[in-house]
Amino acid sequence: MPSVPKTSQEAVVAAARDLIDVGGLESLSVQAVAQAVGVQAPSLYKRFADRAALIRAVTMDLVAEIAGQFDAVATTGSPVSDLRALAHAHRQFGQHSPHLYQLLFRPDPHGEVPPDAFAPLIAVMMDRIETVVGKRDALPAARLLVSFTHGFVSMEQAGAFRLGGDLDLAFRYGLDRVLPSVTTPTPEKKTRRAK
Amino acid sequence: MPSVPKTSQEAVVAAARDLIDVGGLESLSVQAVAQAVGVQAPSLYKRFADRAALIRAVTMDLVAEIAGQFDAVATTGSPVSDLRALAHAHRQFGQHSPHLYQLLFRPDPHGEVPPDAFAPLIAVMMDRIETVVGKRDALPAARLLVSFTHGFVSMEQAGAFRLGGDLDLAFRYGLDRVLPSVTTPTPEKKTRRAK
DNA sequence: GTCTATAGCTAGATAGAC
DNA sequence: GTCTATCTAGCTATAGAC
Repeated sequence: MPSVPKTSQEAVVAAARDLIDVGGLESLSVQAVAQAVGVQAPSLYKRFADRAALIRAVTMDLVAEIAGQFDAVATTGSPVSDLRALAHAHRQFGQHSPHLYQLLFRPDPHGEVPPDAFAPLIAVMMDRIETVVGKRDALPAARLLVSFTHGFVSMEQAGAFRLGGDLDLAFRYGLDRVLPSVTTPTPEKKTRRAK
Repeated sequence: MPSVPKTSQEAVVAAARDLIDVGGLESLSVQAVAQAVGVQAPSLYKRFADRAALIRAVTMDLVAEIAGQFDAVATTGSPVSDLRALAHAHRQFGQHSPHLYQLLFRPDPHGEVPPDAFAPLIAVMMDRIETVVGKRDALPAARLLVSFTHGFVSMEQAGAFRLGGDLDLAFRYGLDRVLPSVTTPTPEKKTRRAK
């Protein structure tokens, strides 16, 4: 009976994740994963239906890990500095693992990843921001903060900041302006008309 | 002499751009471009050194066009509303042509696109923002505004706004907070210490 | 500048033996 | 669950005739 397992689900996912980490999603091939875990490519189809299933598994593994890290980071005592800490952790993740970062923010036209896969990550953010701005404005406020942070990280990765200068400073400059504007309740002109 | 041109540089670039527009960068193959212009693949190597050169040509074509559009849009009379108009044009471009948008913001690890290829686009932005915030804070201010806008567009494309709600509203909410904070000179606590 | 022919590579996925 | 063998398909790029 030569059907002794030479690898495991976890090892396959870890190998797939490493491949993406190093070379990006396009370097994730079933063959490369098989080689990494010491198995022939067709064997992997007994564990994962296809390449998309592999990507799905890596994504969910990653979300769980990042959500845990972010939750731990956002415990400074002050809700506002929790948000600042979240933004910095977000950027550090993007700097440290650009390809894994891109995996999480990639368009998913075929709906390969289940809709609630990101729920743990979203929960961390929404929890903190609701204690700061209240439930009413939480959604747009979170979207402002995360859009800025993701946009900055994405442009940093793309090399889109082409005029030089200090990027750490620019990131703090942005946060120093976004955080207060998010913290402050909705200004009069939007809800009450003409003061 | 059967060496009568069956296509042209411009037609090839246009075909390549259309392919990217429809199917993203990964669907740009030399073969597909050749087929689109009614020629065999090897013929294209007389006009473009390789696939990267094709991408380069599309990128520069696109930058020139977008820079022109943005410059025309940002002529409202008021510099601040010029910035608002730029942000909305930016988002509309992302919504209308997600794949071309991604071409411009994609990481370019091999430096396939020359460093100054984006200069026209950057110039439009920096021109407007300098008249609003002055030369001193122009760089970080522009980075805040563009990071927010790009981040929002990127997340919108990725389907990363997973909690529903009105995205048009969220975008305006963000702009309504980013623009004033960018317009206002540097707050005291950063430059002068302790008021 | 076009073509045919081809080299050389990589990929995803399936069939069927053990 | 593993393997070998195979199918199908795509791709970049070059050589050399016309």
